[in-house]
Amino acid sequence: MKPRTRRGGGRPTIADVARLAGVGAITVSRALREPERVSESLRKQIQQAVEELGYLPDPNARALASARAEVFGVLVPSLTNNVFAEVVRGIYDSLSDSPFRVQLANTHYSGLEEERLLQLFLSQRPAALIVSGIDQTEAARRLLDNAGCPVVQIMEIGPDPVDMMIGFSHFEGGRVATNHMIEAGYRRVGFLGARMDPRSQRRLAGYRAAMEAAGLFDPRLVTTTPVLSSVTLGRDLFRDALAKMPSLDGVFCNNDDLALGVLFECHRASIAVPQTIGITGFNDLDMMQVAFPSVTSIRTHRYEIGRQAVTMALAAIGGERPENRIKDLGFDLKRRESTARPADR
Amino acid sequence: MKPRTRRGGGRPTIADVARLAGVGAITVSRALREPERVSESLRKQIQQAVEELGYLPDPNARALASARAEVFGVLVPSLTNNVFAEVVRGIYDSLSDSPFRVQLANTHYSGLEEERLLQLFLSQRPAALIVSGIDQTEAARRLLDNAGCPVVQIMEIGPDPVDMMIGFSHFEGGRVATNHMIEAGYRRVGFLGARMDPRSQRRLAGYRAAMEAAGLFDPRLVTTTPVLSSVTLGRDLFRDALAKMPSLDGVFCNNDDLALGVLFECHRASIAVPQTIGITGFNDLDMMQVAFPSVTSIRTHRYEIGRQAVTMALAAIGGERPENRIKDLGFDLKRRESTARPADR
DNA sequence: TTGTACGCGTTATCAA
DNA sequence: TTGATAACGCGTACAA
Repeated sequence: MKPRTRRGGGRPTIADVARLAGVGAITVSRALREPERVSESLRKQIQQAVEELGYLPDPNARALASARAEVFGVLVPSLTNNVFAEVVRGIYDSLSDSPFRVQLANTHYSGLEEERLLQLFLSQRPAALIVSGIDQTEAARRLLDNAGCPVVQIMEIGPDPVDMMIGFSHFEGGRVATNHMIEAGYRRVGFLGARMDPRSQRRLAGYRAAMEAAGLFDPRLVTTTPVLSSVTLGRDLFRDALAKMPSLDGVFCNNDDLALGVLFECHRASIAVPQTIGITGFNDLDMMQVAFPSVTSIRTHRYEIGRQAVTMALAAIGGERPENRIKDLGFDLKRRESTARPADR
Repeated sequence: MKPRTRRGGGRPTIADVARLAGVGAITVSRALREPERVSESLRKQIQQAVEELGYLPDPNARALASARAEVFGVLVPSLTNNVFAEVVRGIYDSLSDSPFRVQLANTHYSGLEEERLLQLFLSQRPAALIVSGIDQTEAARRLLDNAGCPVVQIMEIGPDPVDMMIGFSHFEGGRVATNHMIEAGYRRVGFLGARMDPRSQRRLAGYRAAMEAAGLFDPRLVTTTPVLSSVTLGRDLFRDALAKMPSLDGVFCNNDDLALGVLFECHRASIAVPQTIGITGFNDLDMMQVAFPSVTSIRTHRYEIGRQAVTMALAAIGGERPENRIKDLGFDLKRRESTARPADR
């Protein structure tokens, strides 16, 4: 019972290359992965044979034989949220010239989905794992602890990393944004929050800390919803907040989408910004500096987070174990017209 | 020379399941892939053994043995552009309950990158391929023709599909948007375009056709740039257009980002919208209907395009060959305040 | 309906 | 530095 046709469809294999180059298959394999361990002359012959045949290694066979896939597993809570879209772009860009592929999945802000996907990913023995946030479920945490590969938690930092972390403090972001509004002269500053995932909660905590420190906190100033964030929602939340507390003189928005909704509603209702209402957003989307009036926001470095998460993982794969497993990329407060309240008011 | 340790790290394999269930390995394999071809009793035993061991099939071994990976290759020109982010989300959502994984890559609007990535993808023998647009390079086109799997071209439709297509006519979109402005009473309607990829070019062609049909076309009305689109750029292009042609009374923007930039600039410069300048965008982002004034736009069904692209590919994988290989999902003109010019002007 | 033998393309191991 | 051999875990082909 001899093999009839090659099942693979006739693509050149490593054996073909080896034959053409007049060497053993394993030498071809080595020449491709660890060129320095193969003599110069053979390396050249092999290189030529590879090009002549247009040989491409089969990633599946490679993964099977080495029990390790050249894959980065990436878990994010949303694909359309611009913040995560940019993180993902950073990851892809950093990996495009490496042999590693990206395996991306959307957890839809669900810990259980994250767990399920993690299990799925792990079945491929990824080279590294990048997960969002620090609030994994217990089961997910266990999976990560035993992943057997570098793990990077992104977007946030906290005291107890699985392995490595890169991000910034959302609590501090909320505190700084709120303090800025207080310093700018606003007193009845509301908090507008959508979806209220863990990072939103921490921004809210930062807001509350700042307000309490100034003796200005009032629970009626806080308006939140579990609904997904959108510009439309920003408008609605703002209306609710205003109805609840007509003396509101500013809002710190959980993110820029909401802030934009507030801005548009102010235009529509002829509410003067920043005179009557001050607005601060979060993330600093491109458009915030072009808006009229331009909108104060907290600039976060999400593309860079994606890039450096990859850098850290790559280093760990290479055997380096950095002293500093937690990287705080911080954020920048961008002061703009929407909180530039005239002093003489 | 007996096998010492399992290289794989001790995960249960199909053989372990077979042993525990007291059947042959191939029966386990079948029970998992074609349950109807295995007797009820064995199926139950196997199912139990699978759960007891926590067995998960190794996708790499599976791909190697079957010469076909359970992977959808997806090529998009941008990850952060909201339009493609939603397409991608639709694809992921539709595939999340299937055995198929997604292999996503970013072509950065480059035909050459697309070619390179296509080659990379093909080396994995994907189950299907989803590519953006219809303007592949010749080499890419050849690769697609010989892909040996269903291919879906998305976002656009055209006369000569590789295999299947789903999208809409960008030319018609441009034409309808422009006609609407003409009918609303605008005469010196400018075109603002960024990046000018093939789809943007076709929208421009649609704009031109509409303007020429009305005897209103003037090349000086067209302002474009190869630069990536952004809200900031919308403002800048608008300023340029106005400087070039102060009598401008409307703009059709290649996309909503630009339209928003125009809107903000009008606020800043105290230009009345829609009285002095009318604005129409493209894609109809959520925020367009909340903006003040709300902005007329062409609503495109990108999430649905992602979903249905998967549906079509899945059907083809299942052996169905639909009569209709080209699916036009169309678009909707959303008339809003930004083009509601008072009749008595 | 179920099982046996073998091959998929590559890498790990060990010897030369 | 190079090579022979044996896995890696699964599916295909064919026989029972």
